[in-house]
Amino acid sequence: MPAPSNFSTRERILSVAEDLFARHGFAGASLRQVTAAARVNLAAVNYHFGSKDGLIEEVVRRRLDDLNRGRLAALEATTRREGHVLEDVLDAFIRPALEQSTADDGGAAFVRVLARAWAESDGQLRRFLADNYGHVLREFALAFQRLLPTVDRDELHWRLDIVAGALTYAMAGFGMIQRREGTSPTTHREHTIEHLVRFAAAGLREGTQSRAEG
Amino acid sequence: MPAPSNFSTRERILSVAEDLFARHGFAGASLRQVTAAARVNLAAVNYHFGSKDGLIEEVVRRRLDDLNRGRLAALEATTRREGHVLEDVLDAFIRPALEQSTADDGGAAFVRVLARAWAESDGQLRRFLADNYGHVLREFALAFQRLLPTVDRDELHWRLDIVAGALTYAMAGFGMIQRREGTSPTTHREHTIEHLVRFAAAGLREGTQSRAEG
DNA sequence: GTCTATATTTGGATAGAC
DNA sequence: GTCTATCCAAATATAGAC
Repeated sequence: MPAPSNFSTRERILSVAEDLFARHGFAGASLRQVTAAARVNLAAVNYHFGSKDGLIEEVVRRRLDDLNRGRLAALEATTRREGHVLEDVLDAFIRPALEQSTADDGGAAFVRVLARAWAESDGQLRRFLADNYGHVLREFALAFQRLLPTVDRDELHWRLDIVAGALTYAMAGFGMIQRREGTSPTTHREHTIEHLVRFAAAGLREGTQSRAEG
Repeated sequence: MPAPSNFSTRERILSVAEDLFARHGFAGASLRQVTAAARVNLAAVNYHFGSKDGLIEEVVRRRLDDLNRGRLAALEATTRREGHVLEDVLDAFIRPALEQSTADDGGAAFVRVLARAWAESDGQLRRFLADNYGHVLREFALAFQRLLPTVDRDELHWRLDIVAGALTYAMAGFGMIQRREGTSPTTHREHTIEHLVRFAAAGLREGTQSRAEG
């Protein structure tokens, strides 16, 4: 996704960096690779972002803000509806991410970047994520808790840990799962969403049907 | 896991590298960090492994061979039994990995290393994994196919892609999920296995119960 | 805001003594 | 097999002209 050359230097860098970070990791992609691919000067990164870490944070923040807003809005819309079920909440979590993945402004790599960032267990990126992502996860955790009242707190955290990791990984792989010929991107996306939702719902609900669900 | 100092240089390097690669990624951990932490000389890496890439491959290979053998043995034992079900096959996949994770020789980091390696989409490490891991995944795919005959091939690959990624990620996070006080490591591990198995089984079987399963 | 040029640090790899 | 010392390439970062 080499970013149209009529974009500003700043935007070109962000766009290319997103792609390279997704492919090679944060440590694995050098500023020289980034600036060469973006066809801007090496010094431009430091001018615009201060440092490599600054660039990384900005690459993440740029789309994460949007994603967070989309997810919280979808969650609120869902939980306001009487009789919403687990699948609706999961849809609110998954759909905004995959919609961003297929937007025409090239957000395809971002979900993979997010998965990479998620895997980084130390450093300031970890704190950054906790600060800017944690509140969204907590909101969803609450929604899940309300829908699965018979599952005790520890047990639920168990399952959420697994499901969050699993979904992150699965969504990161989304761009690479080839769609069948004759299937439109939109259909393909809906297909993916449906699978992930059902898959995660089954995992979260597992063992509780007889007690909680109809 | 700083490797007892009475181990050979070679073993110390492998052990420390495994830990650092798990924490910082392959590109993120330098040979200087590795050799410093292992308290061996910098030049020892090149002597024993030829290059950093050589070290990476050896870190992966060392335990992957064991893991592959364990999984295939468990799979064969399972499929030989009349009336085995999806959960049994999943157990054969998951249990050897988590047993390695809790072995006393410090294989805890390896599953995370494997997840890192799995995420690397290019380079020779990718080929290495395809060569040394692909046949195991294919065996399991066949076993799943036999147990889910009503799911067509494309659909099954869909689900396996998701499940394999999800399990890899979930198992990688295993070391970090804190166990409750008063729960033994063994109990904790059995608990985890049970959850992952049920979770994955639900995802794979989802939508097929009415047709295939009892 | 963008460029050239360069400073500075870090990392991978090797030579050669022991 | 291990060490010291060193080389060389690559990476981040900055200075200063335009």
